Amino acid sequence: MTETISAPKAPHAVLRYSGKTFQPSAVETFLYDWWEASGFFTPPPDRAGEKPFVMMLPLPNVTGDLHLGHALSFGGYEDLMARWHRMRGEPTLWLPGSDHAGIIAQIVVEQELAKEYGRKTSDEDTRDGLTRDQFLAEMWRWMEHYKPRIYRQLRMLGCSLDWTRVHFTMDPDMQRRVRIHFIRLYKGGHLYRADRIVHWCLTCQTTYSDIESKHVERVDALSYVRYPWADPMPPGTPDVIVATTRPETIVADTAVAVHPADQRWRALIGREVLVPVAERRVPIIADEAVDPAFGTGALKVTPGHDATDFEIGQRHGLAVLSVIDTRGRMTPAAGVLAGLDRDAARAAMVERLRAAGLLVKEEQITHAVGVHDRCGTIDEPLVLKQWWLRMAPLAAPAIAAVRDGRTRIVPRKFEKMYFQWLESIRDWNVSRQIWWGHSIPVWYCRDCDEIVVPDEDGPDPTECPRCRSHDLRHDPDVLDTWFSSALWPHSTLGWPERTADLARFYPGSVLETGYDILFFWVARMMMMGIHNMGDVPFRVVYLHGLVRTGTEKMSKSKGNVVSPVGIVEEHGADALRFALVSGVSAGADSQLAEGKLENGRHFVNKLWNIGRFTLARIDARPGALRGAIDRSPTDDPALTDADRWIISRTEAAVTELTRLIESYLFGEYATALQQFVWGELADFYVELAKPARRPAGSEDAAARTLAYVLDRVLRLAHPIIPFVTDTLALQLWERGATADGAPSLVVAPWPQAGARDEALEDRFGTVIDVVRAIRSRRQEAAIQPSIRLTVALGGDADPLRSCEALIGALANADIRFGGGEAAPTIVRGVEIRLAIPRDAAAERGRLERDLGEARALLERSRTLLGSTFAAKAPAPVVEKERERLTEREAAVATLEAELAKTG
RNA sequence: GGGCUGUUAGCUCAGCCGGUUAGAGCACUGCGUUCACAUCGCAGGGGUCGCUGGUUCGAAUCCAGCACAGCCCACCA
Repeated sequence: MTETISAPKAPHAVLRYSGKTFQPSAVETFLYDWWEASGFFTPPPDRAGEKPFVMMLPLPNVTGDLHLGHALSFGGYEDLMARWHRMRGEPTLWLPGSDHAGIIAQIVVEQELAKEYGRKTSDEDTRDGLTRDQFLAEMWRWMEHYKPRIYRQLRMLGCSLDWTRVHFTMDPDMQRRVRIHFIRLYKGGHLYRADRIVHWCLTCQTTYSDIESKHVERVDALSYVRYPWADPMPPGTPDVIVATTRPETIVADTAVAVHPADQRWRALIGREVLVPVAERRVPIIADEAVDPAFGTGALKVTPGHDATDFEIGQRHGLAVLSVIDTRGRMTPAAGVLAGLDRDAARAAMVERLRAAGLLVKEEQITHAVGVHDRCGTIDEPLVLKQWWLRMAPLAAPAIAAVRDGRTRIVPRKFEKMYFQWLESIRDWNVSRQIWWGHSIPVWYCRDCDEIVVPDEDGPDPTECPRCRSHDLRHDPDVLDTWFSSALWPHSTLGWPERTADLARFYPGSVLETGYDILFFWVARMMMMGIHNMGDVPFRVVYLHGLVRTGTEKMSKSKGNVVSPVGIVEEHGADALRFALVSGVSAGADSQLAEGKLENGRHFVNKLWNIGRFTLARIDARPGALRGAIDRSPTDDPALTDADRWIISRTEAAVTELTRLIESYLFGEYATALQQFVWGELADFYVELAKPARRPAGSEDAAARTLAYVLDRVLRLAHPIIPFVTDTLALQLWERGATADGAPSLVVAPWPQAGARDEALEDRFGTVIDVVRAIRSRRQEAAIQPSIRLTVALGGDADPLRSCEALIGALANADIRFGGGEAAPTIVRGVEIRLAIPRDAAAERGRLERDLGEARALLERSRTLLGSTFAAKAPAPVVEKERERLTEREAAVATLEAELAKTG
């Protein structure tokens, strides 16, 4: 991104903010508005040879505020990727939007209406006492209220979305695209209308799809009912006894099924029994679906009110009787039960069976019943005329695309789920009997029943093409929400028009979302994308785990949904983002514990203060920053070892953090970032950059090093901690130019690793260990940190000869080389002796302890090297162990000699 | 019924291809307010890596079995 970006002026609030504690609220809003207004989030104009990074926001439902799962997805992984790729110089499009959320939104609004006006009746023409138009007006009111709220919350999280391309699934142009999609599918023979068994929700008064059906355990009465033989049978013929939890559906039975291999029934297949109460003759049929181990091995077959039975019925050409209507009442076809409500009918039926002597017994069983995932109402399987999408032909290419790697699923374990689901996919019921959603572009002729579908981009039809009637009825149903969201990756880019955006940004790069909507959304986007565009919608699917509070999954119905808004206000978006992402492995569920959030806040604050310190050092040395501050100052002869060390460590961090993000190891990226920034930069280098701890005349070098390292660190941290990093970067760059001249971190280049000095890093590692040992000894001896010690270093201390000032500064000690009176502590072969008054007893105790440990380690090395290890292990591993052995031998020898002296 | 995942410090979790004395954050103990930060610093305590076998010179890591916990899919009346 070396080309000129017109550099818009950063807001003053950001440039001048300097509180001791980073107060996100003081700058976040300004910063975000400025980023957006400056066009940073909009991909720059097309350039030849570019490889854009494209991601679609997993459109949140407009049903209320965002929750923590959204925060993890949007403010965590997705913004992290978007910002990182943007910094890598890839034109980045992250497209925002929201979903009208069909039934879920309708349920929410209906509840709201009931709260406001009381529960009103619903029938064909009114819903909650409102006409269709009035009701839809209420829906739109809700949408217009919550949509901006959701968009504001996305901004609060710092999401670098291109707001110039925002879409809503019910926008007029999106409605048009969905309509065209439907018409094309219909004309291509993918859609059909048929009477088939569906999941019906008595509460929501609509059908729903297989994946919206969940199972819950329930205890119900299981009735054993005898079906008398229709004709006289030889003595010894067994009674036909079936077990059912739904006796009221007996009147709709059209067969009794047994397993074909069941010896008990084999000879009786084809004979007939009488359906109790209905007194209808039905045959005994054989079907594999029957479990011979259940009850007597005979199953009542009710194709009209049970999914399995419907399929059995299809296989055997059985009649379908419907005895329950969409309100749960028995229809006239139910005969004596007609007019009764479902539950009353069940009781009445049991009584009649008992009276007729056909009720053999009743018992309680625990079994799984299907419920509507959205409202928990028990499924009422009904046979209704619905629109269906043939899935198998669409699924095949979607399976192939993942198999041959055109789309990769990360982590891999989810591929199996994806295949398993698509390979056993069933046709999708796409019509819904609700009002809120995309209208189905189909009309029916009242005179000749013709199905009239308009031309692709044509007007609503007014005349039946077959009988010329003008009496057309528009299909009152709407489409399943997921029917429209399946188009998201291409419909938002202008499809079916061949727009520039579509050509440039399809297929997308990554689709990031929770594994819980792999089937609902991801698989369907794959199918529709391939079908409409001839290519996959994205190259990588990254699936994250669920955010739990406590051990439970967050869900509206449990009322344990946590809003990120309060957290952002309390801790800041940076802290929340960091807390959500850090230490979580790919695809694993996580918990957002309070402690983690605090760690995030503390870390952000630490970063802020490293920045403040750096800025203060720069301001204290006017003219220190010669040349670009984002260029390594290693050619400066005034650099100390400490300066060179942190620069080298920074280069190492660049390599490592880049690798982690590239590998989608975001949790480890966050953790590694914290380790470096806090554990190395803050805890060691910042201490060594303080004037009191530096050789005279090296303050400029410290300022330059700090500036360079801070610049790198801010870039490295920006993808996950955008606000505090840019606030600091803007202030830093005010004090010294960068080579790339970026106006903001948002569009600043991601760092390239410079040369490392590994020998120095190694030596510094020893320094750190020695310093820690000195501090530990000091603590043991109860010597105040403010008291300056004298420490003698012996043994393998030669490499440390140039580091005495460094060690002295960190340990508050004067360092000498050579032996000494006191007993040593040995670290990495270096003997450390504190010059303090001897306490023979204490020293002896410590020596014995150290010697014990040293001997154990030595023993371990000896055993290892004495075994076949030496012959079989790779040479470098063996070599390493030999070195360790030598070091341990020396340590034991030294400690033994010292112990003898104290003796 | 089929498939998948987890079991590591008091808590929440990292630990990719097997190789030092198994890590982090929080919590805990002791010490410390000299001007980046008390949303701080320093030093510490704490784990036979669920169990049992196997492969290997070497297993938290690979394999098998088992025990718990959880998830997904499925037509159990």
